[in-house]
Amino acid sequence: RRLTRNLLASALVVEKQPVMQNLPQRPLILKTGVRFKVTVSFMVNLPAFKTLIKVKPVFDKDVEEVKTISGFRQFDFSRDDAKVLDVDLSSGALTAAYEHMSLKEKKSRVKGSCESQLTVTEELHIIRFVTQLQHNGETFHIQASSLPLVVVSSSNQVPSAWAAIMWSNMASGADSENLSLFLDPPGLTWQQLAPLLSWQFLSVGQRPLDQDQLSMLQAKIMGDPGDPDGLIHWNKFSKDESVWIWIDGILDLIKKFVWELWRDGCIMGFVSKERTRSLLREKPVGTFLIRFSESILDGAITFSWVEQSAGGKRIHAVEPYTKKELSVLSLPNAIYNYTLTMSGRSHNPLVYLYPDTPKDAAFARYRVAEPSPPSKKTKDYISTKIILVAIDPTPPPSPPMPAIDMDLDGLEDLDGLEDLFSDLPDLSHLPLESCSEPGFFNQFII
Amino acid sequence: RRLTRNLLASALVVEKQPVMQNLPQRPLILKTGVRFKVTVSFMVNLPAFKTLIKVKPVFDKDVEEVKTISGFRQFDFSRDDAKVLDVDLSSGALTAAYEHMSLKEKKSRVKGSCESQLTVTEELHIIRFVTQLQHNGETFHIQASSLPLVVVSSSNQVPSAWAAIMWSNMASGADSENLSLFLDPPGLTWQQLAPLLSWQFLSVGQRPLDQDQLSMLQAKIMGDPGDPDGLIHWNKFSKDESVWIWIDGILDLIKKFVWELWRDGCIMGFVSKERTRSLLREKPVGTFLIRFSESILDGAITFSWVEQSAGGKRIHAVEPYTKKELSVLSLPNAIYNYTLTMSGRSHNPLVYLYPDTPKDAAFARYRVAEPSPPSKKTKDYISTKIILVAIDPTPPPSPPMPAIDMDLDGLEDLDGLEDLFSDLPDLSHLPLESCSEPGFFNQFII
DNA sequence: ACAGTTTCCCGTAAATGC
DNA sequence: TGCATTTACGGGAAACTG
Repeated sequence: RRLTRNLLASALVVEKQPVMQNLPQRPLILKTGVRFKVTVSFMVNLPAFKTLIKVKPVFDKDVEEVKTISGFRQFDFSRDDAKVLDVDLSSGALTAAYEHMSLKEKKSRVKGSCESQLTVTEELHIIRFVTQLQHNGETFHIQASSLPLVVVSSSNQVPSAWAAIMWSNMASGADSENLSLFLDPPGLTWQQLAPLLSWQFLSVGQRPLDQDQLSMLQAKIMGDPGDPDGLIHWNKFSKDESVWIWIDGILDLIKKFVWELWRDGCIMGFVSKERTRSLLREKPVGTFLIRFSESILDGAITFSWVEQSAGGKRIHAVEPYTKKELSVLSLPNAIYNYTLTMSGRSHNPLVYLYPDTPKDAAFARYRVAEPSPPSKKTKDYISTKIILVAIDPTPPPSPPMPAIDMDLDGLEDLDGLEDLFSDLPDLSHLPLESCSEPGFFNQFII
Repeated sequence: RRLTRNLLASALVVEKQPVMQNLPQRPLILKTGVRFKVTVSFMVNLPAFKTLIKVKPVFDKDVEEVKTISGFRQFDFSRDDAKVLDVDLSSGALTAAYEHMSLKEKKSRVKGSCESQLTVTEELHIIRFVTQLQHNGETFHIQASSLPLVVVSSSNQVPSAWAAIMWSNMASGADSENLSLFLDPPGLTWQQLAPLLSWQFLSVGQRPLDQDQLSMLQAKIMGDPGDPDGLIHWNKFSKDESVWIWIDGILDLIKKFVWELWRDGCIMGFVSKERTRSLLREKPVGTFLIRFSESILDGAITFSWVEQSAGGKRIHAVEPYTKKELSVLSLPNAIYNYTLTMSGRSHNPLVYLYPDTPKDAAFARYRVAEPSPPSKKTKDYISTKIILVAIDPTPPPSPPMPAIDMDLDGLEDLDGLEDLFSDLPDLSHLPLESCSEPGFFNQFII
């Protein structure tokens, strides 16, 4: 009897199955109006219950944050809500699959009352799945809960939401369910945060952060390394200096454009400009390293190299490549094709990847996957490649001259054509203002 | 009395006001689930009616195509439908503004019955606005109808829909309302079609097609100019050879990337390869012209030029620029920066725009608007520009060598890190398959 | 299997609310 | 007014459906 009770009490388990996208999406973040899936499993397989158990999802069940100080937004399920599924047998376990879950905000409560102090991505919510069943004359109320989750309405909120999820997981104990965590957000030590950050890069690019990269981030997030026991505050991480947003942009850049290079360790990435200088200064001319831009929030990547100049070695860096540029120009090819023109002579200044790997040893293997393959239909056309070249201060081949009015043919035809079309109200691709003239719609009388 | 009757009978006029987008959208095409606006005006301003007239929109009212052979899809208004607006006074005229019209397909009828022979973009529909009013003891039924319109569900159907709208407008008489037009689509003469095509370019690029361009299109659409009185068939225009889809891609390219050049006549555009050769062969070395790719359906643009070679003049052409490339590289800058390397010497082969305009006279004025401005933050970085260069058959500076396995630092940390995170079910950016493991959601028991 | 069609959803921009 | 948040919808791709 006691055993059965324990078994039943711990029987219901929730498993979230977010809809698989081929585009990236992150777990534990739900977007209003976007489908997600949840599977609930009943872990104790007692034949007597097989067709009797009904499980119902409830959003923010028994969550006092909704009504009290916090004033959280409220949501309802818009599809699988009222429809309580029967539990059915699948692979030996009793499971209920909610295939079409979707959230919609309840606009019911009067706005302005009980204003939330939190941003929407700091609101932690929870979904509980409840059921009850009779056994041996006793009624058992069983419920399973999700981990805290964040509800967003637009994908521009996802990075902030992800920061909150990370913080919440790190700051809470294993089973804690403090949905008001961000009313008084706890600080984290660097020892807590560092592995969390490293894990992101391992996930995205199959390679964690090394000690040098972590040190650079530590200095950036905590200020100079003087204060190793200090706490990192939520506001600093997520708001004031947008550190996380910057990191997230880089994660996205890695995932979309350079994950192979990251995986193989070709990208030093997190190196300060000062450190870049001091590292490269000791190296031969032509040595270069790849680092992430610290000023472009959306994620950008650049390379710095040692150049021989009149006054000795100098360190140069190329203007960072943004995601837009990377979408038409792979980084390996950018490195291979980069051309610097100085005093009339063009050359590629990138020879050794820091510390001393010959460029080909590091990058030759990636040159297959070219965004615009050099030979798609080389039949009649001269094939081309997109390259990024340093802007040359020397005057262009044909120096600028005052613009001359050309003798344009055909313009005088314009009037005649307009007459031709005077009886066609609007067939144009014009912006739509032009469609608001009367006569655009026909009239028809009975 | 008779006069009043006539006045009333012709009083109701419909005016469509599609929602203004800054992105292109075309009139007379409605997309399910996307808002559009319609204004209905009562042209006779009799004070007695001011507050009495109610107007109701009806989709496909009295359209027999819906139920008979054609088997058209059926739609309903999902927002301003049942809500009949009062007519109110605005700027002297009585108007009713339907601000939130939106279409939804009626899935009611059993699928498979009365299968349509037409594609969805060949179905012509109509919206009527109906009202009735009493005057002098008579009841007047008044209605106003839209022009035929096409309903699509996805923007990938818009080009086809636009072709149908054009065809319908050209083939139908002024007031004809033949919604089954495409059950037996009439052919068009080139004299009908040519001004229609020209008008598209006037609308998008403020410049119509000239006679040379039209001749090229005529040859392409009708086969060689031998058959001037033949008809162009709908299937040929819209399906078999995708002529319209090709033209539409070019219109889109002009609108987004080169409308100024088109407006000013710098783009010859529609010239066959053969004609390009014969035109350029008579011109000095360095003469070039700009034409649209005939093989890339989505719209692409290229230039051809006269080059001096061993055996005399030769005509070369660059691999066409697609919209993707134009989004990071303006055509004027592409022309200015194009670099051809032959036998070790680099030069820009583009000197005179056909027939004999010096490059600067034609293009210098456009060089201001650079997609990636050369000097955004030139502080510490070497500014760059994106250019397209001919692929040089001469060997690259550092010849390919077998890849060498690098000595990658830090990889051995991986195991330790994974242990660190063994109690974090999933905090990763990994694709979502990884989230379906049990334990992703917590369990919580009462 | 496949093509025509619709749905889904990200990312950007606009609209809205506060 | 500015900022936070939501809505709108183009565009590309998946899912549907016969």
